[in-house]
Amino acid sequence: MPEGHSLHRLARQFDDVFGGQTVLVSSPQGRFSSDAERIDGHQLEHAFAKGKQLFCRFSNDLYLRVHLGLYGAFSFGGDQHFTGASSIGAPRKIGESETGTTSDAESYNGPPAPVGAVRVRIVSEHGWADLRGPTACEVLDHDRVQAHLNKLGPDPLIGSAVRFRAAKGQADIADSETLLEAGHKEFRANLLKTKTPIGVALMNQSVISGVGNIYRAEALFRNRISPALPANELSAQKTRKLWWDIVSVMEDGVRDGKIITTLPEDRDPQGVIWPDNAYYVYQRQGMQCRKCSARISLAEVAARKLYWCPRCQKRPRQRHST
DNA sequence: CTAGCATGATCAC
DNA sequence: TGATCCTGCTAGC
Repeated sequence: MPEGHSLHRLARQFDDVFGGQTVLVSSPQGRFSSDAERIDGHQLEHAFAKGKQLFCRFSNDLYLRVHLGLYGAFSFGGDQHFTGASSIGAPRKIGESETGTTSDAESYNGPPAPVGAVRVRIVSEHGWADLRGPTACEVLDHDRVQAHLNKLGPDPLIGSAVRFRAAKGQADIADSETLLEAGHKEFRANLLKTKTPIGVALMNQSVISGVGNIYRAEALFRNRISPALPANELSAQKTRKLWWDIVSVMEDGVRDGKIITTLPEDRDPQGVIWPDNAYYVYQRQGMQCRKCSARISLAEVAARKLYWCPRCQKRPRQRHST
């Protein structure tokens, strides 16, 4: 599923294979038909992601906005000019990754008959993309897109996105670091605004965008932060460390197409990295902590499963003010 | 076969 | 806090 790294991979894939192309947009399922008509046959100029959302700008100044939610996924296919991820979105089993190439490259004859509930189908000369099960999928004008973007907190993958665009000559690579520093400042300010537990705040897309349940749990463990700590009590130093650590692990996620947060020295040398040794705490409740051997805890918080190590992630001692 | 579950988020009360 | 959106894999009859 789609945490931020999946959406940024998706944006790259879209930009690579559809960018600058005239595309046919339809809704085999029918639910998107009236919106599809507004962009059908136009040029897809540019695709980008913020947090867990994908935006595509079309040549008639309209935008496609997609939010995959819990179930949404894209599948792709096409000829030899159209390679990359075969599927990006909700993994259907633990361990599914997002890398691979299309299988019909040799004998491409256009997209296959749609299978199941395909909300949107996008077709270019060289390939196609099918979208199923998104939480949100709509066509918007620029102002409404901006309103969505404004609601989202800083995206730790902004630097990754800028470097990708810079490689195409569409951005200045120096902006990467500048924007990440600005993101850190915004993140810090957002945390200071609330007493909400940091474990909940990290899932709030207006505080930081793109972090989901896995990155939330893993980033807190890697930084030895209790998920119960009020957000405004996280020190400036810890906040800085947390931000840059999230940047680092999520950039790895974009590169790998899967989430791996463990360091080599914390993995079982006998086992495979993926998926058995990929995480410190996520879905490891009752198992021994890789660092201290305490049993990993699990609690339901705000309708989501929260995993943490009760020994490594203790709250700092309360200081008496006497 | 079906119920349960999943890396998400909104809305009503 | 709970219902709902909505898809597909998996575990268990």
